[in-house]
Amino acid sequence: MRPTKPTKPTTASSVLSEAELLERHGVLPSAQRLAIAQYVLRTDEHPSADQVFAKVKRALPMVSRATVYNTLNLFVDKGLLRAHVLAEGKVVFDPNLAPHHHFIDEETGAIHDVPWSALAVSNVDALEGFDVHEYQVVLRGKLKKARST
Amino acid sequence: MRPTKPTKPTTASSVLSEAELLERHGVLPSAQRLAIAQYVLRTDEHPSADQVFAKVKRALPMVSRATVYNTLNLFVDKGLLRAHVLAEGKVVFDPNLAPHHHFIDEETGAIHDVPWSALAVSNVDALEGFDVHEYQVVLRGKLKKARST
DNA sequence: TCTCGGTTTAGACTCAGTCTAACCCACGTG
DNA sequence: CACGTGGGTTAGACTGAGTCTAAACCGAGA
Ligand SMILES: [Mn+2]
Ligand SMILES: [Mn+2]
Ligand SMILES: [Zn+2]
Ligand SMILES: [Zn+2]
Repeated sequence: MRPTKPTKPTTASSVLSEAELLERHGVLPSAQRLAIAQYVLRTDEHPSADQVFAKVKRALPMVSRATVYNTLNLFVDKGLLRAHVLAEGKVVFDPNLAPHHHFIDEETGAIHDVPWSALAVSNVDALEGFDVHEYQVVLRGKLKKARST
Repeated sequence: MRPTKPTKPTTASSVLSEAELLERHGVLPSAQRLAIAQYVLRTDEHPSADQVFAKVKRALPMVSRATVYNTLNLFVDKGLLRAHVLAEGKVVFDPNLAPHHHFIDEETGAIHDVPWSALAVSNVDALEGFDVHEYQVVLRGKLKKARST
């Protein structure tokens, strides 16, 4: 492995190429990893592993299910992705590394990001007996239909 | 199956015997359902289905795994229990029907209730585009050890 | 006693996720 | 060049939570 430049705080939403992003996080690039990165590090769909698999197969038909799982878990370990469990039997992957909340559409199951600044949770630090490392608000409901104009 | 008296109500919703609770929710009582109810409607452990199965087998060794799953799902459908998905591959059951938050001990996986009144989330109603039916704060961290007098 | 509907049961089945062991392939070495 | 080495990739076996099926069970009437 060649020497890497001093690492900057790399959030996945920057404008780096996937190859650079991977290298900055100590992940050796490969055709499969780049194809997976290209989708999963830029999506806002909160896809499951099998959704990633389906999407990536279009660009790289020979990719295997095992590689998709291996790569997603590797990205999580290396801090490129976060995994969330918000519904039964479905781990979803999220390239948005900044703290934020999640809204789950009860009709479709779709997951939407809610900006950290859109809500405020008070009194977390004062909770008796709990040393809180991280938290988020998980909201469920329907999307408001009122849309245009 | 002998008639029970409401002798030791330990949780909020349980001034009633299990049989009465079940009937009030339109669930026909049976030995299996009563044994399951006796544990799962009074615990604060947030057990998984297989934890319930293990516990109930002690009181009723012939009970089957299918019955435990059937009964837990029935209780959820009838509003006696809530199911939560807070970690991978583990649906947990919660007899605490009042709104509350959850703290997850990252070291043990144990789930602790956080009273609704202990936290306040502001601005939920003003969220653009989302019609929120319910929400909770999910917190993760370590239990504080300091327990001095 | 017989019938009937709901309940329980063992075991088959599904599906997400993990594991294994073979295979591939770029690279470095003699 | 051959060769070895060390990832990375792959198909398929495997695991474990949860569901489904079809038969057995059971209790309240007729
Ligand atoms: Mn994982
Ligand atoms: Mn369920
Ligand atoms: Zn997100
Ligand atoms: Zn709870």
